[in-house]
Amino acid sequence: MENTKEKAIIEAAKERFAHFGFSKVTMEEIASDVDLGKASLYYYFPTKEDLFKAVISLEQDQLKENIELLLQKAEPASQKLQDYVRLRMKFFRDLINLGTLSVHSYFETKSVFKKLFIDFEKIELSLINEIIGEGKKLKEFKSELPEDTALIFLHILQGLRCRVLRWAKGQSLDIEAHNNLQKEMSLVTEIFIHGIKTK
Amino acid sequence: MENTKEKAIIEAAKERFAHFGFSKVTMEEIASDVDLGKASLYYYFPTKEDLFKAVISLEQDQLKENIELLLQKAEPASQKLQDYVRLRMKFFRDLINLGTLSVHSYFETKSVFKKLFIDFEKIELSLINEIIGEGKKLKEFKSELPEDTALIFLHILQGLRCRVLRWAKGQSLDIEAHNNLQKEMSLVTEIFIHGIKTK
DNA sequence: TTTCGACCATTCAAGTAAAATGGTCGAAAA
DNA sequence: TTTTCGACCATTTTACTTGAATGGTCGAAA
Repeated sequence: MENTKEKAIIEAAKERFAHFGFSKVTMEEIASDVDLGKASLYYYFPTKEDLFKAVISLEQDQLKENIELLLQKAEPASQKLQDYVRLRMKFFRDLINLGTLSVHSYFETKSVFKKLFIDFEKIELSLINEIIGEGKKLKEFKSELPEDTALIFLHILQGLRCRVLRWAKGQSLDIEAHNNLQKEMSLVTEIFIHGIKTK
Repeated sequence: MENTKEKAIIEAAKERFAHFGFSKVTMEEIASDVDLGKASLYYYFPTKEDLFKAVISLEQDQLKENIELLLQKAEPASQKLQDYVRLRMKFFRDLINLGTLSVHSYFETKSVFKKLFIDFEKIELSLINEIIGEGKKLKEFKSELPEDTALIFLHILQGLRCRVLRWAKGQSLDIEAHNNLQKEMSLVTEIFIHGIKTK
């Protein structure tokens, strides 16, 4: 059962990457974490980048699963949007682990990994679209500019995080900043749904 | 009239900084632009950082003036918000000049200049508050969470820009990206005002 | 009041050599 | 066959050095 070992490697790699970032972790360190020789890692993962991608992909898959679970619940679409935002926050908190992932490693993301995030953006987009689409079908949301709304919403979420991270650059994102961001995203979602105009 | 010379220095510095960023410009270059010796610059500005601050401050003051002009127009508050977003975009386009300000210099912003942006954030905040406050007084906007709404709106704008800039890091922000950002901000403002919920 | 040449201390850039690291390969172990 | 690893290579990173560039000062002069 080789799957087990891969998982172990990914798990070890995840811990290391989360603490020190991509470039500060050596394959030898990860290997010794799972009691293997460095060369053996290359039996499972052709390159260091592929290992990193596997770490991220696993997390992303878990988020996707959780969201799909959420989609099946019997809630108003507006509530689902809020839940989605909360799940997404949790995703980053997991990825960034206990807030110890140096923000640097978030910005370290090179063009190699850009594709990974862009691909996942499409998945997120379709998930949000599903929520909003459902809201429209049930007459809960209006249907102006249907194709842009989901994109905008995602970009707002990405932007808010990016903005906070920018000022925290170099350090890690502490619990307080995280909670503030959570509150802010929640409120934004609220306004996004209801607007500020009367009537 | 020493004011004239200061303006000339600031203008020259602005051009240089806009093209090459803070650290890539020398005081000697700026000095020669205005036919002065390097030492003479230090008669007007105690440090290079102070000169840079003066450049930014001037731009910020101009934006503030323009917005205050906007506030006096007889328009619905929602229109004023849209106009505000447009002015703010223009501000960055001016600051970033013809799109030639390397994005790097935006992120280069060290803690020294952080205060400058934070101070201006307060000014922007009060301006947005004024718009939203007016909207409330005229029953155009609802008045839930009054004190947070303006802050959220500003953070959304900052976030959207930050997000775009992140992926453009290293290069400059081209006209197309700028136009897309403009459209996006405009649409966000629209949704911010009206929401997506029916009724 | 304003300008500047000469000067200093620090920072930055280019270069270099050694150590570290990603990655390969063939042999051996399981 | 599948999995592991020691030995090895090519490239990158690091630590360090050195000379030039740069921010900033000061006293004199215009």
